[in-house]
Amino acid sequence: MSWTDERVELLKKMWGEGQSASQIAKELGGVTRNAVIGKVHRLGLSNRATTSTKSDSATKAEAKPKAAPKPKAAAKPKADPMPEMKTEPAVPQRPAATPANRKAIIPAGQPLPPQPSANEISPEALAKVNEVEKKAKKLTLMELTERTCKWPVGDPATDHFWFCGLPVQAGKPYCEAHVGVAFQPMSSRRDRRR
DNA sequence: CCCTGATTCGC
DNA sequence: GCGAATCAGG
Repeated sequence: MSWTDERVELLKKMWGEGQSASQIAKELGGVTRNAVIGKVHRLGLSNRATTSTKSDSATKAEAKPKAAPKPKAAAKPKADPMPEMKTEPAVPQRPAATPANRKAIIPAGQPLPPQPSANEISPEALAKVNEVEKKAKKLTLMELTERTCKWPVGDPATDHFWFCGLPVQAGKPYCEAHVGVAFQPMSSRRDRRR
């Protein structure tokens, strides 16, 4: 496949929308994410980092004696303690039983942990969660790994309980759908009219 | 291990 | 110009 105007246009559009290179590649078809990234760079899009305040001069053009093939074991002089600001524009929300599950609980056990607020989560996000729970792998606690969604479903005191278990993404503890309900944008937290 | 983008360099 | 291989990170 070649980079026709149409394909480039779609590339620009999707990249502008924040789509990942792999998503764009999948959409375009016939190209890999590497191809997409390479094209993005050639087009001059891309960088949204590296102190964009500067316009010219040495950005990172340091001496790079990398003419020779790289031995697998290379020294890594880690000398760049950049203070990392972590401004998460979302308020963590502890997992709560979904309405569908609410009826099944209240077994004969200890009082359940307070459900802070049976929240007003985006209806869409909730719907997505309900969908995804059907496809959940229903893992037990012991089956959870670093890359399985740890969202609990049901009530631990009943047999109706499992962990989502779907693949997590990017270091988060949950799958995409559950991240959606766990981290709500601040904007959607405001008063629900009255 | 999954994913992300960034860079290099032979083609 | 292209993109696989590689690098670097979450």
